[in-house]
Amino acid sequence: MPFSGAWGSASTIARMLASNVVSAELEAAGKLEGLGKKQAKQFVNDGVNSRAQELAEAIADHVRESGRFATVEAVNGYINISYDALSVARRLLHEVLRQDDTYGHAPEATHPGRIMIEHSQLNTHKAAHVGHLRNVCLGVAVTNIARAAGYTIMPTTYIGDIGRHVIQCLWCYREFHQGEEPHRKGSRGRWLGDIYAESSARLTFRKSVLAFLDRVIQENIVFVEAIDRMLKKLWADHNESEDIAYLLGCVSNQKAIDPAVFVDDTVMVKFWPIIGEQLTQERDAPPPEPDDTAGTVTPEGEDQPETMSPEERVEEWARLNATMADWWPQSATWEQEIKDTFQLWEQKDPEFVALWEKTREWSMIELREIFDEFGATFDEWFCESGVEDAGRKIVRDLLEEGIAEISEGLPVVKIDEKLGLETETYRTMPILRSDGTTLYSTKDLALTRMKFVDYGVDTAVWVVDVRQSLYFDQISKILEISGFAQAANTIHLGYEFVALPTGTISSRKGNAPMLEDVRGLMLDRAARVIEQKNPQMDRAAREKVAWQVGIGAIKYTMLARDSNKVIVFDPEEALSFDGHAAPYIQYAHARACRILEHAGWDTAAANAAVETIDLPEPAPEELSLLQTISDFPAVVQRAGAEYRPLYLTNYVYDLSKTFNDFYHACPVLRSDEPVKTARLTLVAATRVTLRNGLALLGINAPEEM
RNA sequence: GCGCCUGUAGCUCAGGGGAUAGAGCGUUGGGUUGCGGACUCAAAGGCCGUAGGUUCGAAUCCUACCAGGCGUACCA
Repeated sequence: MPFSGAWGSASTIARMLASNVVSAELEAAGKLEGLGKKQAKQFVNDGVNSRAQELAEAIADHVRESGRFATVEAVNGYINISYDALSVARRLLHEVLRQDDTYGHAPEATHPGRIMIEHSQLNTHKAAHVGHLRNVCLGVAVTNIARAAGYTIMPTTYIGDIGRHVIQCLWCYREFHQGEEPHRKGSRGRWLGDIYAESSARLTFRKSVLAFLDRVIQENIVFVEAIDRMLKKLWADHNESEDIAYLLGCVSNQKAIDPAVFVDDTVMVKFWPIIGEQLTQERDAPPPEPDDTAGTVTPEGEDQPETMSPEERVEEWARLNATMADWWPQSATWEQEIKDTFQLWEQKDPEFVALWEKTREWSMIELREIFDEFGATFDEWFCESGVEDAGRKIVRDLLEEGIAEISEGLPVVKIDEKLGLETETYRTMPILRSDGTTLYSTKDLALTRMKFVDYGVDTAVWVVDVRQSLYFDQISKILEISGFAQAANTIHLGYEFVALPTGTISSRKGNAPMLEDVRGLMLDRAARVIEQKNPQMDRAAREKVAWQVGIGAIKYTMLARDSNKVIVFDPEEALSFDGHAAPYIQYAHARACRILEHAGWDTAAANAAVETIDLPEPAPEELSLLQTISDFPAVVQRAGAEYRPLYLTNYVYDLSKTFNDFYHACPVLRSDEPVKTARLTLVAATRVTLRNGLALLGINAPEEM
């Protein structure tokens, strides 16, 4: 246990002893007899403080006599032992500088077993968003750290190259963009992402229209009355009066509209301009507030559901209006078309498979770019398309073994039943769709079995959104039931989602900040700041540093929060270059580099000097910096064992702060020998430790910025 | 219903059973012709969700409750 003001550690032994001694004495003296447990404790407690101090003093005297420590003091019942700073400092600095890039790393295979970490499960045919970014950052950091801590790590990824999103994208491509090429800007992978987004917009179009109408009808009485009148206009030139009557009924009774009831489906297209007219009118000439406040008192402080402003209503109406005439009539059959497209894949239609292969590669190029940029490397790339067949086989096996059964027309495993659990715990997992197409679970069962059988993995880690925790428990239990002991060693490293300040992320709704956008935003901002702070830096260096700082800031933001906490990704805050963030740490590193540069020191010079350093009277700031540097390997061990990069983000921040304290209090270049050399080696060791710490987080340490 | 997660300064969060619970942001007021001010010092600000329990000692471990979020058979 550390204590402030000196380099050493504190022992709580005197306190523990004191409580034993005091209670034994009191008992012997018979003072505890007849007292309640509570009172007895109170008695003991009263005696402990003073007694601990007495004991601490006695022990301290004894330890002091051994002469092995610089100082031994008894304070508040704790024994504070501080080391002989000079000899320990020499040893530490020597080790740090000698080990250089590997300081803090444990020897390979320090811990037994082979651990496979699967992360960064990106999708082809679809744009990645900030949630994926958290995954990549976490996966990379956990891999680096666990490896440095001496575990045998196999990083892998699992690409979603088939599944509903791919089918949707390709359906949209074939129907509406066949033969097109991307516009000037952007890669083909990104363009496919746009097509996927379009397919989602198309498929949810009816729902969006109805939800919007429903909302406006519920929220706005004036609107309802006006529409009621205006519908009569429509009556005149529409020949299906039943539809008009139906719409009229829905609106005036504030009921949801069901398009299945329409005789003529295009009535919605005709109805839409009328709505727009009314909404525009309301926006431009707001009706007076209804004077019924006496009747409906809104309780203060209670959260009202957010109502849309007139501007927002017109905006949303216009967004839907842009495609209304084109999409509404067609959209009724699109769901069926998706199902048909699914069948093309299932039947391995050659033309369709060829298209899939071609477009898949477009996306893969982009994925490799993302992985390169964020420092993700993999021993193996798994793909969903590669485990579908193995998935069907495992389903057959499970059925044969009686582990799975057909229920409600599809194969499922009733896990609780198989485990003999009375209370519902793992529930029932479907493992294949009733139409024979594969589910995510089909493929994950097969893949996880492959990890055990073909890769000899002892521990399988999934870095996946925390909402899938029941799902992974189910996968794990099913494999355990079918005889895989390793299934007990599967770890779901879940993390919470990344949200915008205004609401939840959902790529389907198109309001998610895309990985690409966040990246661009951060790089621009970093470039601007560097230009402002360091205008004399040459262009090439500036671009490189802007990249290091921008990406570093993203990574630090993603890692400096516990996995089970939601990150509210406020671009403004993430872009802040002050305080508890990557640039502060990178800056400390750059300053350390600059000091060494001024002194003309390189690694060799530091190594040569460390043998003979002398620190006659170490300052508290020096001691605390030494102590922090010496903590590094233990931090790596803890972060590795628990898969928690957070310990390291905290550590590098702490080290930077300690270093800032040090150089603020202790001049390096301006001090006299031998202090100057001693301090320079301290700076050199700080630089090494900071660089190594950042490297484990996947963050670059620029030498100037 | 059941299960998982969260609750600490105005806000965002650290906190490995131990000393007076710490940072950043924000607020207020200071510092340096300096090894680059992307720095630094200080002040103000806390029934650590509530109530019990374990312990010499609990923000930390256990139980119950309250509040919020998420999950809960053919989404991924």
